[in-house]
Amino acid sequence: MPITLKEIAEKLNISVTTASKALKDYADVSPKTKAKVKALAKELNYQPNAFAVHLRTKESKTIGVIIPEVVHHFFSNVIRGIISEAEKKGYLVIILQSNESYDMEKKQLELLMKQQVDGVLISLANGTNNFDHIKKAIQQNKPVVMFDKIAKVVNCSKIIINDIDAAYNATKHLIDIGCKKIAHFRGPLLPQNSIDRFIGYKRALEDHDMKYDPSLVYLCECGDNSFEEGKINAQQLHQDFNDVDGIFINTDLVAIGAITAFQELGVNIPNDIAIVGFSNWFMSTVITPSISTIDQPGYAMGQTSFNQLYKEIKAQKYGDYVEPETITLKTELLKRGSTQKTICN
Amino acid sequence: MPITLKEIAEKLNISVTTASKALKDYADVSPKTKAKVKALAKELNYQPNAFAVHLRTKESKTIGVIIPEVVHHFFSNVIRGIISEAEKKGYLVIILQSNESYDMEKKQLELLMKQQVDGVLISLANGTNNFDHIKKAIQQNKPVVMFDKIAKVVNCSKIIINDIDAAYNATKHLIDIGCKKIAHFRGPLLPQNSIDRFIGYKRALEDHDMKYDPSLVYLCECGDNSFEEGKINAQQLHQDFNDVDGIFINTDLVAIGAITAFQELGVNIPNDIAIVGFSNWFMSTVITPSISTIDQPGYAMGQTSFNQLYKEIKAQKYGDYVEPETITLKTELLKRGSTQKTICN
DNA sequence: TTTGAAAACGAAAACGATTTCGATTTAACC
DNA sequence: GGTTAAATCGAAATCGTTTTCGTTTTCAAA
Repeated sequence: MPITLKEIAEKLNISVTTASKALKDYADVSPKTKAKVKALAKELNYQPNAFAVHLRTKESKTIGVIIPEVVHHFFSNVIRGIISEAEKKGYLVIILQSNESYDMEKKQLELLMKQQVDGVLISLANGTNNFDHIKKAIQQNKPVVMFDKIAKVVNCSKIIINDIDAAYNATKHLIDIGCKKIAHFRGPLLPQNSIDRFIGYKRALEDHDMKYDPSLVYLCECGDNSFEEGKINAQQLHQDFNDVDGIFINTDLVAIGAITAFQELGVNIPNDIAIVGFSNWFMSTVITPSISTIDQPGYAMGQTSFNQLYKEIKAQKYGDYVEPETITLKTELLKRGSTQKTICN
Repeated sequence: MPITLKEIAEKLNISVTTASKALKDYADVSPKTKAKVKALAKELNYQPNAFAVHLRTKESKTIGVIIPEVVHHFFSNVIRGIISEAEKKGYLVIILQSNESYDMEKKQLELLMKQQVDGVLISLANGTNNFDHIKKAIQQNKPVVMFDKIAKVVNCSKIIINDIDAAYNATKHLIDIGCKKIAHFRGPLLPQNSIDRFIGYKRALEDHDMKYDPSLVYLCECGDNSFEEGKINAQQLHQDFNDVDGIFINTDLVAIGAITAFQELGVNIPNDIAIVGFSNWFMSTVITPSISTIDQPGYAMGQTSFNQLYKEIKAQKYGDYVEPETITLKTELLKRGSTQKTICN
């Protein structure tokens, strides 16, 4: 049904070769024939068969993205950033969701390799502690860029924020407003982000002569950063201590859960306990009190990730090697209601 | 670099033909050769060249999805539903975002056609009032399924909810709890959803002997269903009337904006004004008061949409025609804080 | 031993575009 | 007119797989 080069060539009594070259402005086609071919191509609305082009050129103008969770304010912003940049360069974006599962992530990466995308962007699942699947992809010369949830041991470009610094600033903010006993909801054990945010929290305490107390750090049993986790941890903390006056929480969603629980328990936020979250979800601006948080630039991260990947795709196409880069994006502390105490202490 | 059939064939001193057939369990290959080929293929980790397969089979095992906005609770749920079903059938999903713009939507559909995806799922942009691009795709025998934001005049399968009924129920709920003067924030003029929700609102009023008053319907100038829109409309309504005691609002996000504005104005929700939203965003459960709303099954809509598209892709592959279907998914009214009045009137 | 059918294999033509390289035509100059 | 260089063109190989259809081999029945 669709028009092929062959048909165009036949109608004009020229060879397929010439038709092809005419459309691509080769020097060895006369202006006259070029004009004729182009005119007819336009008239018939000729579209080169993508599959044939891919087979010859060995590229598909498509990249794959693997993320833990699509329905997620931060990640959907990243996706938007990726798509917007990719579109500018004529690339399409395949999205896969690992559901924070290592097995799925592995399977999906293999699927992308099989479908021969030109490159892969990946943000690791919480469950991933083996990186052979990624190393294997890199070994097969497939450009791979990791973003946000990365593995330090894998030798590829990485687009991240400085979680340690950001957590440090968040915690310092609590100290600055006068909190004396600061807890931390740190989320799951594994991903580097959790670890780094924990480190930043601890370092801020130590730098300000507040001793670090492991019993003030609440883990997440469920494995995900959920609203429920915030509620449960808040209730637990309420039982354990009555003198905690500040919490640095891993994620805004968890913070919202915590605030909800505290409100039910009659704890006033921020006067009894001040809270700083992380990520700047939209929700944090509209809840009462609004949540002080770290703005995590998802959209920019998506853009930067694609552009880095694009650079590497181009490089490897022309056979040059580019040294993997680690790009750190800026975050910002947003001071809002959950840390604006109205009574002096 | 990657292994090809030819290499396998050479190593085993058989023809490419036999190797290919062995891997696909053709009857005219002896069990012995089959075993040998399969073993070697596994050993060398042979992956068929996807581009070559696509060229031969004329299918790419890839579908395209065009949605107005990725960062959106409902749509990201739809995406998740699509991806999860697609994966089961071995399909990859390309996501494109129209930003509610007709021009982008058109360009993107053309891009997908050029890249020869096997089918397209699309939810229309608010700005789209010309459907030739979609009709053209259908004419070229590309399976297309529309979901949520559809155009009635296009002859293809559609996966929707019954916006009229849902809006009717939402409005009726306000009537049931005793509201006497019910306003409506209807969002942008154009998309069918807005129209239908408005119709449901109006019908509910008329069925319950409450006269419909156009001045109680607030449009959206900005063109999108935003938090800001909710605030502005709420402020305007507060100026215009002091006896409105219920509002049916097009979208939860707008409802949240409205609630925020009302709280700043000292209007009590739900006692002064009861509010019903639409879509059941996660946010609606955690805000105070929690918002009564219509649960819109995004995940199921994604699944259903893909499965319908899959059916049509299969059908057209084998040359049969399937009559376009319109599937209506169930919605549910969720009664929450924003309609639970604590004082009698 | 011949015959015939069934089993096993492979040559070759697709799929549609790209690109190399050789062939032909045209134009230009002496 | 003859020679040469430049301008145009096209045959054919290639990308890797699939599939048709004809060929060879095998083996049991006659």
